[in-house]
Amino acid sequence: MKAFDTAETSFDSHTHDHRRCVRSALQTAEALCQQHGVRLTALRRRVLELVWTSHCPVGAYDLLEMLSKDQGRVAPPTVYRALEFLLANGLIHRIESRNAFVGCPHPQEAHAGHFLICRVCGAAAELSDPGIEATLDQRAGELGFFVEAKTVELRGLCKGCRARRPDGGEQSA
Amino acid sequence: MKAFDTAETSFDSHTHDHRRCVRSALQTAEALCQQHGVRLTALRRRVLELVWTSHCPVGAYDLLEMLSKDQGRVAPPTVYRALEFLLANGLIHRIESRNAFVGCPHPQEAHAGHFLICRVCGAAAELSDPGIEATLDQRAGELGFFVEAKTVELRGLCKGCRARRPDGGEQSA
DNA sequence: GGCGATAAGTTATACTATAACATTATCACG
DNA sequence: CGTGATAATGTTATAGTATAACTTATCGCC
Ligand SMILES: [Zn+2]
Ligand SMILES: [Zn+2]
Ligand SMILES: [Zn+2]
Ligand SMILES: [Zn+2]
Repeated sequence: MKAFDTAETSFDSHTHDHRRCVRSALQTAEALCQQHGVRLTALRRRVLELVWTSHCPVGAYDLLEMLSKDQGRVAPPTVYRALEFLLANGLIHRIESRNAFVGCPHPQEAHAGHFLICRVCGAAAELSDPGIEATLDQRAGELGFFVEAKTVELRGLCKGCRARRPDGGEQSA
Repeated sequence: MKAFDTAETSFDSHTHDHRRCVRSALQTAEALCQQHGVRLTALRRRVLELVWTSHCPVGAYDLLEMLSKDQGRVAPPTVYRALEFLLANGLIHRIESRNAFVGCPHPQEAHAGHFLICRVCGAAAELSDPGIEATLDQRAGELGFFVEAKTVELRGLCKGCRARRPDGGEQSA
């Protein structure tokens, strides 16, 4: 396993060509589902696309509303079931501290999703780091705890937002 | 800052004298509130005591129900406001992945609450480790991210529960 | 005791998520 | 093709979590 992060693409949502992110995510998803023998139906595909509308975690009821624009009226189970599928297949992650969902940029690789979440722009960048994994596993192991799932969510200010308005920034007092 | 954890006290809830945990937590809270010039009212004290009924995270509506046994009918804002106060003063932590709250065993020391949460017995052990802090801060710092709050929640099996019933335990396959 | 500030009570409502059952689509097989 | 098993979606109702907005009570101080 090697380290990666999506800070660059996630935190400059307004400058990069996000349509490429979406297209890429959908293509990868298609391929992966094919490969795993599961069905990325039109609905699931559409929900994945909607989740990918930005790099900000999006709530289930936001998705519901967006979906309603296409289809007529949509009920909660519709979107929750799609989300469940996408989660199960590693195509999205759930952000616990926000009750929201965000697209996974590298669903091919097995990984726990660790996130940096900016309180100003709202974007979430995923990061994976063998160092973090190892440190957490080791510490848990010392205590006899067997880790099955990890939630790591760091909230604060992204680079861009710190530059734009340095409220509560790093170097203050 | 030094490392600590509460795995022993949290994960053997049925064998240790938990009344001591509660008494100690309440005393520390009294002292701390006095010291900080904030009011640990009867209600807030009671909610803190109820949160401490066990080492398992407890939901707001569970607290509501417990409170109703004392006082008559109680409405949600009552318990949420008490929780808000206790959170603000570091006397409890919120477990994001459970929408629940757990008492903090060392509210004197500034710290991010990191947790091991057993899926069988439900107990949550708090751990603080400079290594974890450092690893997370460093990785975030590399990406220009300024961390203000950390949520770290590891779910799995505690030592005792692994011993009692080794389903999905460590050494399998 | 009067007064400003903080806390608690009250009512209503928003937001998040799932249970349970009906209907429709898909696919393997004959 | 038909047909039945399986998976997916639709539909209705309800459970669970959290806050807004306003009123009343309490506290600390003069
Ligand atoms: Zn993008
Ligand atoms: Zn930002
Ligand atoms: Zn205890
Ligand atoms: Zn356990």
